[in-house]
Amino acid sequence: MPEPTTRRGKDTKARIVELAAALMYERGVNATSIDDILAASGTGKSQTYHYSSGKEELVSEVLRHQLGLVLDQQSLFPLDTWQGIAAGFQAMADMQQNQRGYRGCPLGSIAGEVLHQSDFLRGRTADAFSRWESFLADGLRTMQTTGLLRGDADPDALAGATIAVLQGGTCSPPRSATYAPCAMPSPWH
Amino acid sequence: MPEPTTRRGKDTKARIVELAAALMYERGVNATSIDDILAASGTGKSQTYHYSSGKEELVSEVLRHQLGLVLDQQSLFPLDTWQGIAAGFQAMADMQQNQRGYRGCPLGSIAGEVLHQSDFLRGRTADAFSRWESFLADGLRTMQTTGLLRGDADPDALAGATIAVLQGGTCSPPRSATYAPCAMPSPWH
DNA sequence: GGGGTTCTGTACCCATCGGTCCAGTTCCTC
DNA sequence: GAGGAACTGGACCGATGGGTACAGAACCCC
Repeated sequence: MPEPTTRRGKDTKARIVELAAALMYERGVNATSIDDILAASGTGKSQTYHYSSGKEELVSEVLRHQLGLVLDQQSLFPLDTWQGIAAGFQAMADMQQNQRGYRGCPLGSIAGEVLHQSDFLRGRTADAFSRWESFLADGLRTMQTTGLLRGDADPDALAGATIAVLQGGTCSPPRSATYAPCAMPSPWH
Repeated sequence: MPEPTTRRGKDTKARIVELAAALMYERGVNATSIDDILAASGTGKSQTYHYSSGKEELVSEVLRHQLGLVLDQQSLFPLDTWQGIAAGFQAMADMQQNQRGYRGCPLGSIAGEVLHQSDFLRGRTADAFSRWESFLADGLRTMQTTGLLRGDADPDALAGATIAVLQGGTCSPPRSATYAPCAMPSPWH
């Protein structure tokens, strides 16, 4: 609960969250025990409970961490041009295909697993997706002011649909042993 | 493992699978213990292990059950006409909105939770989605013979993309407390 | 450098859950 | 209706996992 104040404390907490995120993304949230995280991060049990009230809050930190990953990746592209949008999402698709073994969206796959578990976590997943959606909608709004997007379009609805399609393409179960994300007929040309 | 031969046995197994499916859809797979299922279905532990080798196989039966629900629902509509397709998927969306509390796709929400858990379950989820995909693709192929769909379209790719979009719209985390499925700009103008 | 705060290591607890066992009951078949 | 197979009930077990307690070490500030 209390944020760490010392350098050592900050490092420890960051290491715990980062390793927790990696393990949960790799094997799933429920298949990742606190002990697994401790072993991987080289910390003791008291650290985890010193920095978070329990596993639920730790998952919530992991969601925030994963949202950060997604937004950082998206920020590499100018999402207020059609070319930037195309390139940004193509990069996400490529990332899926290049990683060893199919994992799905770094945020969505974890979110989907904990959606049911509590009102608290459902709220946190909703928050994370809202922030992502706003991020995309902002780019679209800019495009309206620069004339790239029609003025009567609804940026929020478009952003929501975009994320939904992306989630469906990356997080819905693979159809074959190759685990490739669903091939979506491309709208670009 | 052995299929029940008597009437009573069939009833018992069906009851177990049905209740297991309902509970797992309602609260999530990992939040549903064997004991919960037994209590709800009014059976004893030996029945469960008499008809399945363990929880993993039970989940696999649940996946089959949920696929049956989805296909039954879709079968109510003529999926070899544009109107039938529109009506069928509108019905699924309506079902989402009408049920108390947001749950997602009856098949996809469960599949998404167990995808990570084992190669066995990943295979079974892939099978279930393949069968659904084939079901849609068959309708599209019929439409090619009747001239409703262009001959150079790829029914399998279209079916896959359709399911992906549906999953994204119903199973990606809700953005707000209303838990409504994502509003997708309708192609049916 | 001393004292209080922050942080760390580890042993321990207890609830839960998947799974086993076995004795007893019901059901089919001849 | 007798005998064997199919089915059922429930007590029991071991492992796992989340969470607690507490003493000791590192750190920061005066």
